[in-house]
Amino acid sequence: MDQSDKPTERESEPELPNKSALPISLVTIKAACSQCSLHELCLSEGLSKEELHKLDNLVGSRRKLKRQQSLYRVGDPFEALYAIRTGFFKTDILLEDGRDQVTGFQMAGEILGMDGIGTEAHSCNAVALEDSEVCIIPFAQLEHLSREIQTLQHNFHKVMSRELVRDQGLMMLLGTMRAEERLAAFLLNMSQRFTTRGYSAAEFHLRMTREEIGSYLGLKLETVSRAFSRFQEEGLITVQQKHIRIIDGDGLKRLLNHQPR
Amino acid sequence: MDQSDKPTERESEPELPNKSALPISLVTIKAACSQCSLHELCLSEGLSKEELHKLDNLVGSRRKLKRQQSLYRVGDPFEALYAIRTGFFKTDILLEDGRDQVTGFQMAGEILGMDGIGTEAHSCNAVALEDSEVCIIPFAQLEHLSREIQTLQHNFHKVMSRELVRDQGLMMLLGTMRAEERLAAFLLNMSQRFTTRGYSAAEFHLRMTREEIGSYLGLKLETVSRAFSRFQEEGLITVQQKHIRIIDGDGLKRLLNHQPR
DNA sequence: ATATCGTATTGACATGGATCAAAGCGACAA
DNA sequence: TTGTCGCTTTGATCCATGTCAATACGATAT
Repeated sequence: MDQSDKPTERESEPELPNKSALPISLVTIKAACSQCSLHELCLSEGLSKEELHKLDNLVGSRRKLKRQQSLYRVGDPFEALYAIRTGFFKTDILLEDGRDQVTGFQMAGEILGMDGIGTEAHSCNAVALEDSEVCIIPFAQLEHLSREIQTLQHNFHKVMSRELVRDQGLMMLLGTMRAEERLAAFLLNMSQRFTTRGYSAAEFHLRMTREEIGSYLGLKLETVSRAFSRFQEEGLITVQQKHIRIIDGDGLKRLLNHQPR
Repeated sequence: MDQSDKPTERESEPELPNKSALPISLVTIKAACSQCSLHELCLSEGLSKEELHKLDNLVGSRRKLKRQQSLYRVGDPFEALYAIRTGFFKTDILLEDGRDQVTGFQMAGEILGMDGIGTEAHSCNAVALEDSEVCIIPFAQLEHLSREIQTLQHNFHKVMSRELVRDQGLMMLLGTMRAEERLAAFLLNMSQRFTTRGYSAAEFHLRMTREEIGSYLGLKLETVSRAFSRFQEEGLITVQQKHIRIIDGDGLKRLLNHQPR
């Protein structure tokens, strides 16, 4: 019954429910950036207390989303970035002819919305795959503050750059890998990101459907399903619906490098 | 013919080093950013004369590259961005197992190197596909100046964001399109970019091989070649080696949207 | 001219993944 | 309990593209 997609162990969780009951606003402010901004986010990394406080002020408001709700859609005017506090998102693009593609899955500590900066409008849809909460970062204010705080400026540039590199990796995957390699890469990537967030590397709950995985990997859902089955037969993983347990991570890694030709 | 693996050589521009000296400087300054920065580059768009001057100082030095020379390689320490003045580049990634993928083609007015910001080291190779020249933009100085000049800051953010959106489009292509659609999209994209630079939309010279096109599009070179031939049979284009003439651009566009389910 | 080398085209065949179709499973509501 | 619905698994085929191989082309050097 209880899935092990709960954090295994962590000193202080950003979304501890009892936190809202605490009377002191300082706590919530602190929670806003010091805690919530996980390793990967890094907008707040290296900031002094005072600078952090300024960032907290900027990131004042939040927004909760139910599963399947859109954070923004293609064409929406761009105003803010969104730092995911809790939850899980996908971004996707929809073509006129009905084809669509999932371009990414985002989890706590990652930033959404950077696609909108260039044209002042969002170029993809961002949808919550489970009930989620984001911090709203008004972009004009972020630019303003990062003119003042060099570290913040650089952190932001790093975040964008890493996104570019991530995309390059995905192109590589889509351009050169076969179905099983793609899925292995996907699982290892998920595992790694869950680990970073303090969850188990070996056992996790996928929030997305086979179809969404397939869309992301440039495969059909049947192909994804078959690859899962084969991995299971080969003793690499255990699959029960959306619950994945990685048995032989090295085996998965071997799949990646060791392909014909 | 010198081969590709030579250490890259720097050539200093005679004109630029001390622009403080003469009235010539005004001309060279103009050449440095007002002219060179074509529509798409936009780092200099909307800057005042004075701001432009500051940017010109920053973008002092240049570098010439011969065909097949590397501008930077995977792992090179990241120090600067490069604005392409003239020429044509590709970026690619090489995996240990020998697979590689072209992740982009860049032409005059576009910026290279942003992949390195996040990790302080470049994550791909940038290679000149013809003799080329780039402006070197030391990144620390760019950050410094963009803390001072809001417009510059915003322009830079836009450039990065557009790169993200471009990558999304490429993912879409790699994930959902069939061979002929990919090639049609590629040709239309090239045509559009040549047009932006004042070249003919209908007739151009490809700088890359079929294999490089294939790598970029996630196809084998034979498939690219066959698709070219079919386009020619259908009267959409004329192909003579690397010389392409687009006869029926609308026909190509139709290929994009009108695919079976 | 002829030889050579990288590149491109074309053909014949193989195959990985798509497609079509049918069950199976789990969650939830009545 | 039973039924429904969305999602997943599995099987049987098909086909677009990869693979292998032969040839052609264009540029350059001799």
